[in-house]
Amino acid sequence: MKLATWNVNSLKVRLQHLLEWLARTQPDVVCLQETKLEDTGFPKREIEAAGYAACFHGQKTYNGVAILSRRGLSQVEPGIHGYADDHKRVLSATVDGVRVVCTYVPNGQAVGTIKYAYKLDWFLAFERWLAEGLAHHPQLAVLGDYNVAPEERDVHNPKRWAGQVLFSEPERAAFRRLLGLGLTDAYRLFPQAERMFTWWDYRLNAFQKNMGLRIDHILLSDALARRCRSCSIDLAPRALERPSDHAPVIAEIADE
DNA sequence: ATGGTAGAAACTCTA
Repeated sequence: MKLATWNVNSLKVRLQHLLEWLARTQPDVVCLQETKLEDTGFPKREIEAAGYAACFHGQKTYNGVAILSRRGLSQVEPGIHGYADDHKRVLSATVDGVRVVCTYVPNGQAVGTIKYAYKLDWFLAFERWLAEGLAHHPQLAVLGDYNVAPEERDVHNPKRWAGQVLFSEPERAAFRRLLGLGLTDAYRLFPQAERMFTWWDYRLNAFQKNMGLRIDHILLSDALARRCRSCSIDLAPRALERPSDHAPVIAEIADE
């Protein structure tokens, strides 16, 4: 089973990129973030014509998540149980016995702001809820835009980014607590090239200069990590005209 | 040195 995550930064704008990428890459499950679409405006017809069932949890202008699957979808659940949040950031569904969680972690804006405090509070709720999720679903995959670069090698210039939002120590500690629940960063299961990232600012030609951060991740429970055969970042969509500022991440899980 | 771009929506906020 091929699992993928991609922050598309507006599904309306990126629909053609997505459809072409689905046809070329042939993933089984895709988690999308920043769809920026209300559910009534979701391009269900186009996605279904490409061979994918879809569930979605969106809102106007900001946030919005969706899960696409060509192996069916069941037990769809929006949000973090017990955590009231106006932002549509989490969606879960089961595909072939795998519990898939699609997440769009708050950006946090800047250290010390209200949005940063919300990010850390949100992480606490997410962590608590994932601990329960792991207890109920041994085969759990948590894919999305975490808005955290875990390590220095995940940042193009760790000195400049030290203490900044997306790389501050409290955010990295929150990310490590997720790993502490029994989740594994699929990307680090395998040898990877140096200076590989998933997000590059639109400004200052950041992508051309590879001034990026690795903030999009696929976390796998032990049972799934054992079956994981590869994990890679697909840089091609980021190089297209009018791209998302994020690249997709793909993990292959061996069928049982 | 505090820019710069992109998206959505509506002359600003978020990333």
